[in-house]
Amino acid sequence: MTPPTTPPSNTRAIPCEKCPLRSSGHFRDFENDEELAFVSHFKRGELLAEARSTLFVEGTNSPHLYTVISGWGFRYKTLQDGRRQILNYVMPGDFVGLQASLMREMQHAVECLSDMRLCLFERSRLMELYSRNPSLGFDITWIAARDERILDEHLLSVGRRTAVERTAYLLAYIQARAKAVGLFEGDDVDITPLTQQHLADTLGLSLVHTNKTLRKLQDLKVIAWREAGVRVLDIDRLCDIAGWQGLPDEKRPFV
Amino acid sequence: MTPPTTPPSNTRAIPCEKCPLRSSGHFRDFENDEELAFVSHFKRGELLAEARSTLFVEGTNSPHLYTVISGWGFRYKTLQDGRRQILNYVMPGDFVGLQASLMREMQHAVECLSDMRLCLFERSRLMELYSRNPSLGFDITWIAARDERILDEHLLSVGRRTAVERTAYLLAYIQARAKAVGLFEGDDVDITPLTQQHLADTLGLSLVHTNKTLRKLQDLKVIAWREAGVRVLDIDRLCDIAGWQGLPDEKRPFV
DNA sequence: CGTGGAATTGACTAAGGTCAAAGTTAGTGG
DNA sequence: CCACTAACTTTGACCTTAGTCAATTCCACG
Repeated sequence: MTPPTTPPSNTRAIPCEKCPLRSSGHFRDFENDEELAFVSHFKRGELLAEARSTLFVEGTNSPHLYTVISGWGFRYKTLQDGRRQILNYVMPGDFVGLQASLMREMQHAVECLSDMRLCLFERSRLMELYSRNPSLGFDITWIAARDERILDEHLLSVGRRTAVERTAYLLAYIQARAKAVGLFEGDDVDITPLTQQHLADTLGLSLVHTNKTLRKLQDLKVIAWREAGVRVLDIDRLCDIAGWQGLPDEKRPFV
Repeated sequence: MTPPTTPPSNTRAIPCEKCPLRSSGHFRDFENDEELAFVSHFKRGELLAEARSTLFVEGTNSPHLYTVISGWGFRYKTLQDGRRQILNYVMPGDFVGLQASLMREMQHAVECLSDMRLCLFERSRLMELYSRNPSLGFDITWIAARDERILDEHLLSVGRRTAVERTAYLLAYIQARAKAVGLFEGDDVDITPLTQQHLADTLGLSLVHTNKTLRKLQDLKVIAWREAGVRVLDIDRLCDIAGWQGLPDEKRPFV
């Protein structure tokens, strides 16, 4: 529950023209200069949050909306007695805080895994974005629909896949998403900040059982659990075990 | 897998002015005549689908988008070997087929529980809606964000709640949603077309265990399983068992 | 070294799944 | 009105998966 901190900063906000998401090649760039100009005008600053800090607290509201520029984190919900369910991971290009913007308040929390850089917008101006640049509004809907599709798959996983299938799916999923935005260097997932407890809370399994399930996958030689994270040795096999097709690889928009 | 059928019809499409969703009092009506006019222009017809028919098949695409006018159904995904996970229920005011409109194809199927009447739009004109009437576009995003929030809660449920809590949540959820749109007459859920198999596939439990769990809830006198569905005897207690706050009761938009 | 947060493991328990059989109910056709 | 089905619901017996508890081991770090 460490509050988000804005580091002392020798850091300066990145102008949208130079937004790393544009040049990464993983996203569909703005359609035209007008869109770029509009987003520039919409952007109000940046948030630099440290690993382990909490970006949003469940049940609160926030006047801000963010697009993740770099780093990653996760969204989760908890039951009164502390049981926690991780809902999804947020990675570069993801929109954070849309729910809080549209509904009264956020029904989930968001926590950073690594240091994160986020592009900050004011939610009060969201409607303006829709009016002045409808195609950006359309893109936001697109992003929301994509998040929903991912949740569908998670729900299928937690509801119907066995522990091994589910774990295989989760690792494949994280690997695929991270790779799609170039989150980690190299080919293997540098899952570093993620503990087995995180995986367990995502999978809906206990910590102990998660550990034993990971071992099974290691014995099958499809992953290797390392000092600094998991190495995915055989993504195809992993998808195969999970019965998962992987992510569609289309360029996606961001705002 | 019965294909959707369009009954012979003594039925005529309802003009938007007389849309029952407007007069039901459960939704926020159009802001002004312009919106109404635009939606009218956007509407391309109606689909009357019979109970048990499949509206969308997993993995296919469709040129149409729908708003549910009456009746209800459910969205689901399946694994290769047939294991099925029901993701959510669609009820009046819900948008169906947005994913297929934005992504290449629908990753889930939709099946009717009761006869349904749906308002039909063409997905090729969706962008036009955003451009010509941004606030309707905004509403669609709102609806998508709401769906996502519901999925978050389901995921928490399936991942972390016990069988009894989960079942209590599900029944409370269906009751609350149905009530919020006046789906059933009277106070108790006329869950008629829904079998325990449906509940099981939603809960991520086996049929047998679902049955035993329902019995526990009956023994607690919070529900009663009847010929024609479940009667929710004590919604507060149900929410309490589930540790669920219920749905926010704000008027919601529809398109 | 000493500490604290992960990761591991083994032993035991419990929640939930599988199987099989029987009871209900609504619908069909005679 | 009555047998006959088919689809659901219920139950009991037994099995498997996953959870709980309690140590232990590993490391990174001060």
